Amino acid sequence: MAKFKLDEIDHQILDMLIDNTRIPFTDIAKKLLISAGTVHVRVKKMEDAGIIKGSSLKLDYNKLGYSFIAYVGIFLQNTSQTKFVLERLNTIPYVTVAHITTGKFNIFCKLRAKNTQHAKEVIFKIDDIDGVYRTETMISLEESLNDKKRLMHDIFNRM
Amino acid sequence: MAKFKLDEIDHQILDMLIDNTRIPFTDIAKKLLISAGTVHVRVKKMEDAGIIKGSSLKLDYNKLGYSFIAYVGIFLQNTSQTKFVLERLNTIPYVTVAHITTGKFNIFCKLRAKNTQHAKEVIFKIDDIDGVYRTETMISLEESLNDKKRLMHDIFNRM
DNA sequence: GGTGAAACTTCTAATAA
DNA sequence: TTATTAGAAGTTTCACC
Repeated sequence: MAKFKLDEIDHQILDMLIDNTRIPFTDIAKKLLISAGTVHVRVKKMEDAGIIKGSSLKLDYNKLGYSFIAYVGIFLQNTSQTKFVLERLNTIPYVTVAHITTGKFNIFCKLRAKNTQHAKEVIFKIDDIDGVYRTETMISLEESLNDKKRLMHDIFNRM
Repeated sequence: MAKFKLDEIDHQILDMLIDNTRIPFTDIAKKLLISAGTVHVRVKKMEDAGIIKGSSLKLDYNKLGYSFIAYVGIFLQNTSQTKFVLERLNTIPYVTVAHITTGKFNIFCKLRAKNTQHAKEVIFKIDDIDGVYRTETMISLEESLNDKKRLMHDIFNRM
């Protein structure tokens, strides 16, 4: 796989699409003083290179009734069970991310649940997975997301 | 703010847009046997209700040279410093999410860095924030994201 | 590489049901 | 609320720089 090098135009295109994936290519073209065809070709190239993996909606989970966030650290009986436990975690829809980690825990995951009662059920479900020795839960009282653009600007050396 | 109730059509529209925000409304319309105008009106309603907060790209951060992920638990000298420290964390682009948590740590955040050397610098920067007493780092050896659709299907009682 | 224009597709808002 | 429709707008391709 040849290393794909993004230039300033690519960066600016990404920058606009990160904010709004449905922004018309013609708008991007106007702002960057290039043609819509060029925007199209460059986006396609970044997709083909796998840099753009896709697009998704930002949803308000609170409004959808899922306002409970927690992190759960998992201790395994044996690290050989890691893969199996990860697979089982991925079948629980309320587990949004799972990591194999160094340090205290063997596995570390993030939960999104309806409320404390619901979270309890999910944590019990995790405790019940074969190979899970015990878990430790941290409840999020407030989540603050950093703007993706900050990281992108850093990546592009534009901070 | 009146409670906004989504019906099955709304769910299916979200379902398709979660996978690809640029899917033409005419395609959605065809699949759901409704008109493109209806899709348009419903999406607009969900945007107005704040359920759809926006859209963004899924990027391959590994390909962009940021393949290091870690979680950092922060102990504060005093909880009154929480807000200040959170604000400072949000100025570090490599801190992608921060939470105020119950349990062991006062604040808990996620890092995305270039490599271990770079992560070290970021962690030192966190340690240097006024009010931070000490930190504890967990390095992610492997991240596994659960499909957003799983949670949505659960929200819509379709599992 | 990029452009500009043509052909095609999609969006959107007004109207009608 | 939803469907239809038609003009406006956007996308994509391609011959040519």
